Amino acid sequence: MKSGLVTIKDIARELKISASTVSRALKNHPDISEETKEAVNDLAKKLNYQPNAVALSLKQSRSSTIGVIIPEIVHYFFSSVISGIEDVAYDAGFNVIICQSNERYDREVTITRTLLANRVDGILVSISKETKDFSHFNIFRNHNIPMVFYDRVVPGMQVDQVIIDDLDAAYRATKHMIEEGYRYIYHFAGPQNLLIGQQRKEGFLKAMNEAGLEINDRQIIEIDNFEKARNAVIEILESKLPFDGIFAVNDMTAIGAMQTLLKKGIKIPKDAAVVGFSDGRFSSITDPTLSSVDQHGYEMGTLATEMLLKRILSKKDYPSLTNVLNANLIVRGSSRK
Amino acid sequence: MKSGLVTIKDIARELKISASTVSRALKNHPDISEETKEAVNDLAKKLNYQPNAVALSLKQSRSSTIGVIIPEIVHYFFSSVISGIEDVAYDAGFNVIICQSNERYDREVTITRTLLANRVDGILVSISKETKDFSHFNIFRNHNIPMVFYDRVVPGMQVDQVIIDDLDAAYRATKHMIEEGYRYIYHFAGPQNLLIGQQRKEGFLKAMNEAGLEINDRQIIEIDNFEKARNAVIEILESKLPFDGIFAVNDMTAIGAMQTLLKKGIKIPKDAAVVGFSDGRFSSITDPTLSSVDQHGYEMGTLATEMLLKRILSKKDYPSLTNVLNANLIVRGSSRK
DNA sequence: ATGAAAGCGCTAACAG
DNA sequence: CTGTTAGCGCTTTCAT
Repeated sequence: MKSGLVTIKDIARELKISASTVSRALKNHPDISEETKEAVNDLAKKLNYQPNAVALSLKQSRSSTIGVIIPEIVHYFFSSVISGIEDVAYDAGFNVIICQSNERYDREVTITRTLLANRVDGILVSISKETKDFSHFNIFRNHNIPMVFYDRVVPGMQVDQVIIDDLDAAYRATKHMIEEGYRYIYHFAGPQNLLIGQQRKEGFLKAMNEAGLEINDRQIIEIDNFEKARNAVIEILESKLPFDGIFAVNDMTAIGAMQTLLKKGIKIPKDAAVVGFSDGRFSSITDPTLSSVDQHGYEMGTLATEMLLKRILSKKDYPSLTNVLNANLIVRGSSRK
Repeated sequence: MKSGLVTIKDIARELKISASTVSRALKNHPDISEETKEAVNDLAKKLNYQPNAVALSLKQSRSSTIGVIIPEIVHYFFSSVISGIEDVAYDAGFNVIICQSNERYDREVTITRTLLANRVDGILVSISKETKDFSHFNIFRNHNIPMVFYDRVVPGMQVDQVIIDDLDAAYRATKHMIEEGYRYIYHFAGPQNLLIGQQRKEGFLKAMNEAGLEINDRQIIEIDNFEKARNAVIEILESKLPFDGIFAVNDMTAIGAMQTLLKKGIKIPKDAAVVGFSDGRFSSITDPTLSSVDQHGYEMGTLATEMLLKRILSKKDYPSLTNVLNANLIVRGSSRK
């Protein structure tokens, strides 16, 4: 069924002029006489003419659309990133197609195809937890379709990226705990195939080593969600090994840990500290409030989009760039003795 | 710059056959000989051919894309809705364009244009808090582009919609509080231009009236966020009027209220109850945990999308439908004496 | 079993 | 100042 929306031809026919004249009049082309312009614009308004972006995309081989691959929108961090992306993109006259991988590799690959089929002008991507092979991005590279990776980037890939200084942030968070007097700190780590997982762990280790605190291998546990954190905490407590702190790879994990500790009678921050990562909406509503690293989602979104648009609009090639945002630690009740 | 992606023509040229044959071979048309099909498919794979969805959309006057207008992704409820939408849409071979209005009327109008320009096959919309005029949706109606409204619907508009039974849910939540023995319950209400705001207030009133509890006009306060809730609570306490409960229009408001009450030495649930609405991720991490109405975001998303796809794919017209989801109250620590 | 041609809506080079 | 023409990539009659 035809949509029935008004086209340039309809206007042309009605005014008994050519389609190209209408097209030019609509774009305020200098060649067109004032009266024609006026007639065209009036009629266009009257008929509620809406340009067909699809036709334009086909014609120009540019869609003025950017694709966004995002693991899961439900996280405060990622939804802030989206807000940043949209603000910059809309201001520049670009549309945004947002696709969730739901942390699944196969979905990520499919999305990649869809975005390509829709001829997006560029993509912003944060890879899923499952992704270990990156060849689905080759086609973008091969066809010079710009990509910018944000937050969850690919180690060693020559491509624009914007990240926060995860290592440093984790280092500072851990150091802060040590300075507050905690000694037997555990790290609930993220998946180690993600660079952010590695980096946060590195930062933790660096601070511990620097302070001369020994670490046994039970002190680093690969765990990154609310439910698992509960069990992990119970195991730690049952082990009877010395323990007085947890630095978790994200806030939900930290909160799961904190809840279980409190339930088991551990006082926070008196007996043990908990520090999270991301600074979502949760951190200020827990009791005690949760210390966390502010990941600056909105800024990451704006920055990544600016980088992408620059790439899209630039004629010439230039070397790939990495932009590192500083993350700051927000100290709250859960780690201040 | 040309994208350089392989087209049907490239394949045709290489194989010295016509573009139409390639097109047919790719779609496994019965007229085409097996060998041709094989040759085409092999070459397509080899050249990594990706069909151009833009051209297809133009040709078919169908984009296989649905537009989603959503107030703010950061809310757990809305991001769950999106997940539901995506799951159903993808399974049906549809793409999804998600646009945030950020609760602003002007943005909503702009989005409407963008979606139209991109010739989406239908839209799913939840209106912004600011929206009081709905004429920007007329063009969809006039051109038979299907719409389904979800959650924040337009009163009196003849259009498909999916909502939860807000009135009943609010009624049950309030009734529960009354049954637990609370008497002087305040309602922190949402904007009254949104139907959901009205309905939740109605439900509250119904339960109060039914129980024969009198209400003065200070007991209903139009307030729907974390920060404002804090001040409102202070005012209530300072008024020295009898008070022992708050039913809030959403969880963040409830949590803001609860925090302030606790800070002021009010014991929850002993001295006062707090009940929220939406059942976001927060409700189980507060102390005490927050009783709340489960709004079933995911189901709302799937249902709305199914309704929309049915409309899009159906040849004939049929009367508009309203689908009402039951919401259930989840009783937690904040309201159980 | 395959090809030629037209057209979706729009723009831009070229012509006048 | 305006019109003609061709073409973006694809599908689909209508021929052959």
